[in-house]
Amino acid sequence: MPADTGMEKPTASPIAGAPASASHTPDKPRSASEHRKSSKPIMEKRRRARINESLGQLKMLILDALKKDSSRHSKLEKADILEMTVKHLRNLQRAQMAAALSADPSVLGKYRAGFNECMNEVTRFLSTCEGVNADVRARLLGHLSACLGQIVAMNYLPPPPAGQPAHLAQPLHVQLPPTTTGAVPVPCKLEPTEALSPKVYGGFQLVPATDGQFAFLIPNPAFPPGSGPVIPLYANANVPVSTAWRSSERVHPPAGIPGAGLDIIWARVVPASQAGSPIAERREAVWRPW
DNA sequence: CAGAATCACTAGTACTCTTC
DNA sequence: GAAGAGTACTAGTGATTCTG
Repeated sequence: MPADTGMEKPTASPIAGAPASASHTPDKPRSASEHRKSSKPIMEKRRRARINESLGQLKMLILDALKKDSSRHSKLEKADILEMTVKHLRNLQRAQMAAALSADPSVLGKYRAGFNECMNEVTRFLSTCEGVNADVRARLLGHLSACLGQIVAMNYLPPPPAGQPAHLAQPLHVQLPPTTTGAVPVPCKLEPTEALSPKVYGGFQLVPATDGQFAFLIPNPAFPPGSGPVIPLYANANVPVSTAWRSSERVHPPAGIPGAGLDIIWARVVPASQAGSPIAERREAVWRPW
């Protein structure tokens, strides 16, 4: 679509601009239904104009937000505009989540509460579900239960978008919350200069990405001690993975659940003293909505 | 429940690309 | 370059959904 035409082409249809009212005789009083009938095309026309006007504004906003030259995207279609907007908003949501976590550690408590609620729902659903393998059910519930009992600790500093290095100047302090395992909160600090490489803090390993996203590792007792704690992590596909990491894999949400899928990285937690050694023993694709 | 708002479909134009 | 296919868009309108 030639977007620079203002999205509104002049009378493409032969009947455009000649609404039903044109055939109406003005001297004859119109009934309500007639009036409605005659104004319908006009109302619809205005409605479409509103849609196009907003789409035009959206196009300018999204191109500006993405720092793209609008003159080089004159061919942008409506579907493209909507797709780019969806993508951009998803990125903003991720950034907001990152900011919320760094500003308010209690968010992790809320995360756990949400996790607990989801787990309860899964339990309830599985109890009513026939045809689900008992072993799979037990493993799933056991895994979720084990996850819930863990310290969900994370500390990260998402790198800024290109050309926006400002907030990188501030070191990030994250106080880990008390947990059911009685672990002592561990204050962590990540300097901006450290943000682009995997780090190990208090037993948790952090991998920031260059695009503002991140992945992290949490110890998980659901697996035998001998095999080392392994848990799923999520990250964007272009997260730079160090040599100590096993490659990620893409999984997609189940039918009926919105989402574009996630890349899950399976890896073993590396103690600070062993950071950099080969890890990652086991991978298992599990889709999660968070 | 009537009227308004929105959706979904059809028919038409404009434009691009490919083929001959 | 002409013809045709494909795509993107618009307008009009009946059908459907929402709302006061």
